[in-house]
Amino acid sequence: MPFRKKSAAPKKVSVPEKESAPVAAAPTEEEGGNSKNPELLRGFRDIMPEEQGRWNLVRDTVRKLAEAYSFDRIDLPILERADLFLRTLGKGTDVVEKEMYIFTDPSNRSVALRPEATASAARAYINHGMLDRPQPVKLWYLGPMFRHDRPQAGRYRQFYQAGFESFGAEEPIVDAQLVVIGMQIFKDLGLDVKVEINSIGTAECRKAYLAELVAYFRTHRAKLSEDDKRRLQKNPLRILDSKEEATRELLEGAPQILNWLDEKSKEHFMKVLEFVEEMDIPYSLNPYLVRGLDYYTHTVFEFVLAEDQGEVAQSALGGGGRYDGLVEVLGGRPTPACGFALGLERIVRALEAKGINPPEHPAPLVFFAQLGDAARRVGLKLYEEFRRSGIPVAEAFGKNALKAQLEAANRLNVPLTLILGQKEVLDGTIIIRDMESGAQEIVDVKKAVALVARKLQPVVLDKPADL
RNA sequence: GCGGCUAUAGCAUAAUGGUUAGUGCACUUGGUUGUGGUCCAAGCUAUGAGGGUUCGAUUCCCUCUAGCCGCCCCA
Repeated sequence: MPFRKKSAAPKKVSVPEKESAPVAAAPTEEEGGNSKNPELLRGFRDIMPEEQGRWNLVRDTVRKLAEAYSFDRIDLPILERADLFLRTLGKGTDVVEKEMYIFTDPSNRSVALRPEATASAARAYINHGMLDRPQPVKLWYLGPMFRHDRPQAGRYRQFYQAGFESFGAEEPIVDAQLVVIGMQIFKDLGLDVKVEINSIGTAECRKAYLAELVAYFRTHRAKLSEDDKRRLQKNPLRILDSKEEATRELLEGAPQILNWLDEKSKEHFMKVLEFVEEMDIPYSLNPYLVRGLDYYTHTVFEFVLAEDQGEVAQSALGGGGRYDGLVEVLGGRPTPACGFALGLERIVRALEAKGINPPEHPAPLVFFAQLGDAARRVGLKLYEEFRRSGIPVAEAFGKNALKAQLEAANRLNVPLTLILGQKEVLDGTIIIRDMESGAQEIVDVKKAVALVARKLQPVVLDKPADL
């Protein structure tokens, strides 16, 4: 840091990030064209230290509950063969059609940044012969996903999902418990969330239903918007969650998917609802709820912010459902499965809106101020002693003036500051300053840790509650 | 991918077709020698990028980029 801003800040202005583009790389307009500052890619962002408190809360809550429900963590690669997603998500879906980061890698393979992780989880289930483990195999993951979508609040091109997947069980109770887990996460986070739930049956009964649905809307074609006409063509199920007034009205007379479920599907769904009901989970049966990916079957559900719902963009914080056909599509043995994923930035955003912002790390209780080389040498060691004793100490080794260090201590709001200067080093002492009163006492440096620990006792005692 | 709105420093903002683009917060340094919270002073940092109109543009126009909102879609 000896050079500091003088030299650093204004200089770099002139230097973009390309120093050595060996290839001819047209020196003209870099597609962004901003030569002044390095610019973030659209839809990508830095999660800053100030936000990490919330992120930690979310990550920790997810991890704790995953463990409590005995899900096992799996880390899946971010890059997969493109074909994995093309085959599973559905040809007609936007995710596949226009949102995938898909490219050819140096070995000339078509690869894609994962737009979601369920397909990868299913792939891993097959690859590692997990069907030979006690079923169901319960996996959870947390990591970044990528979709080349138009960015908006709560929607990014790189976004984080935490997901829970259960392979190998078809019992309705499994679906229900997944809903319970999701809701528990929100509960622990202090968010008021409700679940919307529906069943879209098997591929077969859905097919019959869709024929009927399309036929119905064909007769009312004139009243449909362009968007809805397109939906009718491309992905008729989607018309169910159309926001068009006219369409909504038509929907009231439209065939309902629930009436088209075969007996088994119906029974399954009823059981799921019973279990959910039993758990006192705020849910609503939404016969128009459908999901965007093709692999879903039977139960589908979505976690929606309950407070001022509808008003907030991106109030769906997560969603999931059953995907009994997925493993088979990928070449595995027919395996029932069910899972859900949570959108982490949306959850973080909801926490922010509620003013929930836990500290990123425990607040330091002591500040160590040093003057002179000898003090620094002793101080570095002393710092370790404190750390080992479990007392969080802060320092400003980057500053020399005592004044600046006390300012830093003050900012951190520590109750005690240790001051070690030339004189103290010679005497084998150290100053303990009470920041509130300004009172100082000179003590034997060897007893510093024990003394500080004692002084801190009352402070520490009324802390643990909120840590 | 479509439509709308926006773009001044780290953040929040003011102003203007014409000398040094103002303020607040933050940050750095100082108000004598090793003592914080208040106060004072100084310093640092900005018109997103490129082009056009103009004698002159941060201001007007265009394009790009980015953000936000709505749609599409989704987490």
